[in-house]
Amino acid sequence: MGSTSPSGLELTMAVPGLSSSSGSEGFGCTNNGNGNNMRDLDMNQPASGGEEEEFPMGSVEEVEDERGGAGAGGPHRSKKLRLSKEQSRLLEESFRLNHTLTPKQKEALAGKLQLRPRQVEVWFQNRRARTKLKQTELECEYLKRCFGSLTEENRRLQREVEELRAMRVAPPTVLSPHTRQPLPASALTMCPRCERITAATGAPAARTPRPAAAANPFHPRRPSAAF
DNA sequence: AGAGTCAAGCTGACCA
DNA sequence: TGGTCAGCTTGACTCT
Repeated sequence: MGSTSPSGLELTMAVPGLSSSSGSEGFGCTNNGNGNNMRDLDMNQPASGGEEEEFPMGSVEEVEDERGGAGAGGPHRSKKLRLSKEQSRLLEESFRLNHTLTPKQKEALAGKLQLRPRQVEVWFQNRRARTKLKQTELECEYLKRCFGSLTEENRRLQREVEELRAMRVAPPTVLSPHTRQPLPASALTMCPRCERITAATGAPAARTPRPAAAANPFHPRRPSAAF
């Protein structure tokens, strides 16, 4: 796409030599379309021909100054823009307020930071991407934990099912709710859905000390699941 | 040396 | 149709 030029703003702010003849994103210099353009001729380049740098914050010298002079790399000159601490701080601050910018806000911020609007725009795009990535990572962690606990619960329930199945092999001992005496097998019935055994009368059976406090003897009301 | 970070380029989708 | 966005990629630079 090539969002740059038509604003005219760039032309007024542009580094001499960039005066973007093409409207394309890369400030001139792209070689035909394969994306592998030798980029930049970028905004970081000190003005060719020794003119005054229009974007001092992005200049190599400034960057090196801020990092305590040439950093670890010795006297070689960086081609990459590094935003100053102050620029980053201001950008972060406005990002906190708004994750997107209106064109007006962008212009204003760019002016304030002595950057081109395009740079502000790119910064916000990248910042949103980073935020989203971080969020995705957090969600991933959360889902992993959920998976762990659900797996554990699944195992537990499987064990319980096995136990219940094992109990069913032997003739079940179900006590009459009235006499508390063992009921004959002929007096028992089983819920077809959950295979729970109960007295044929519909009265809650007392096979195990389960609380039998429900209208439906097969499916007593459960506490609602809370996740 | 290789991994990580980050500004910036490219592309396609979307919308007014 | 132009502007903006997300997603992906590149390349300079830093860190371990």
